[in-house]
Amino acid sequence: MPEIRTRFAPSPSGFLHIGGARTALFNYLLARNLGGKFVLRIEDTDRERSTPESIQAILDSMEWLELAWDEGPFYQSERSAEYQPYVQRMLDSGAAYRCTCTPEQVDAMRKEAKAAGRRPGYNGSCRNRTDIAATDPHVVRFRTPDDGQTGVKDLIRGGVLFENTEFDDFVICRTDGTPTYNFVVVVDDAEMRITHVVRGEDHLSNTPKQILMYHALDLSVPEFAHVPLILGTDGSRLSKRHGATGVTAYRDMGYLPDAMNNYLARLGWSHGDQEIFSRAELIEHFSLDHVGSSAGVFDPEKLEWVNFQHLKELPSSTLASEVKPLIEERQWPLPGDDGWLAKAVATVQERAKTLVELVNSIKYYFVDEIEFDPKAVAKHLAKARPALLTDLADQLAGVEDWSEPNIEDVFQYVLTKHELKLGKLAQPVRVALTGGSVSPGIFEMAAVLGKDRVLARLQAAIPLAEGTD
RNA sequence: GUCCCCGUCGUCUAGCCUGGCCAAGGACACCGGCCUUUCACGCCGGCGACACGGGUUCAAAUCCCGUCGGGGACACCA
Repeated sequence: MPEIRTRFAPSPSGFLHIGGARTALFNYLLARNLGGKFVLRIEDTDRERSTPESIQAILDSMEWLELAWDEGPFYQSERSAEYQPYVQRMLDSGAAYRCTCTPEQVDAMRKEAKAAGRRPGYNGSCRNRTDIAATDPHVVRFRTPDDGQTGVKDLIRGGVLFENTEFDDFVICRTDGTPTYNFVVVVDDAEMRITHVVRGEDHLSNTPKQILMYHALDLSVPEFAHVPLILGTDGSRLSKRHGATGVTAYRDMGYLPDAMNNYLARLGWSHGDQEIFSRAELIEHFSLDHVGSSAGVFDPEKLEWVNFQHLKELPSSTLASEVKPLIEERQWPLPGDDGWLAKAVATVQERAKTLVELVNSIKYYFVDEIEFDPKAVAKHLAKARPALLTDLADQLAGVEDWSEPNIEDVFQYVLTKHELKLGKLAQPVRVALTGGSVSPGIFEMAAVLGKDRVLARLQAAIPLAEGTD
């Protein structure tokens, strides 16, 4: 059995969107699962639309998702010399012919066909001409069969039959000499010895044309698998108006690459009831057999949940290193070493769905100028008796070993002394230490904050306490 | 318009190929409860689907036909 080879072949006319990322992922997973190779090829034959920025965006996205390719990236724009011999071969064998019809003329044919209720297309007027010289301005068209059918064997949806009369003689080489997509993709996939072409369903109707060319060129036809498209919430194809569709936008929003891969894989593919997969599990279990054939709706809420599942399984030291750049970005001081940071992030590890959300929720660990939430102050701090907080601060000051259990002991002591329930003390203290009424557990938070800062914040808050009962 | 693909809870899906184990399972979201120092987490429970109509069969989500609905393709774009 020959080596399994898959490929991802995006056209660089924008960022890598969700759908493209999933196609890349499926190709990557299939290759890894089968022990094959994954090739990256940039389809930039359209010079007008292809931009260096797009290429970079695609590369960045793939790197972020850690979809490592084994070969490439190959650029079609650099391979034009490769294609000419194939065009010549088809010209020589009569599989293709020269055509001098102008785009305007072809356009008219299309309108005419449409008006007559036929599929719009070229009418073949240059098919049998022999008077066109290679030097005349012309395109090269592929001569499609006048009858018969072409079947596509698709690994996801089975056999699909197309009537050859459905196809007009399409252009494989433009007037300027550059080859077009449907032709180039055949040559490239053949030359790169791709065994499995996994791509979006929007390519399904191109496939029979390509198969016809494989035959005309006497090349072996690869396996095809057309994965269903990803839709927006309203059921139409995912686009900008559905919100963020570029993969890197999710990186910037604080999603983990493995979470993104997990979510994307599960959108259209399944392995029983399992929802959460590590990269290794994805590779181990992925197979085209379990890729569904119906389109799926992209659900940001589920993505969020998947991200949360991955986030909470991260070792706190790893989480800390993910979070560190975000802290620097915000120019917050780091009052401790990496070990301290790990402890700090551990307190909110199960309280945030994204890295960004997580970082933004713990500004008080870094910045000593507390931003008080007026409502929280009014509701909790202002109602506390100054004596209570003073008492707590005094007791806390005497703690030698600043640890969670010791802090808790002090709280218990003060609570008993004042005959109060924890809530009556914890909430005012929470506001004093963080400025708000929401935070991790009061003891663990205080432990992370450190004795000096806790005492300082308590002292600073006492004037705000105006309770009398 | 023509051709192609698709159709299980709001969403992602299991089941469909190889009919009976399905009075259709899991997950997200939503609702309620428990836990509780806040917020979360967690746990328990609830809501909720085989698009429709025929047919085949002792038996159909599963097989066949039709209808309807959604999507895609018909470029000197990819």
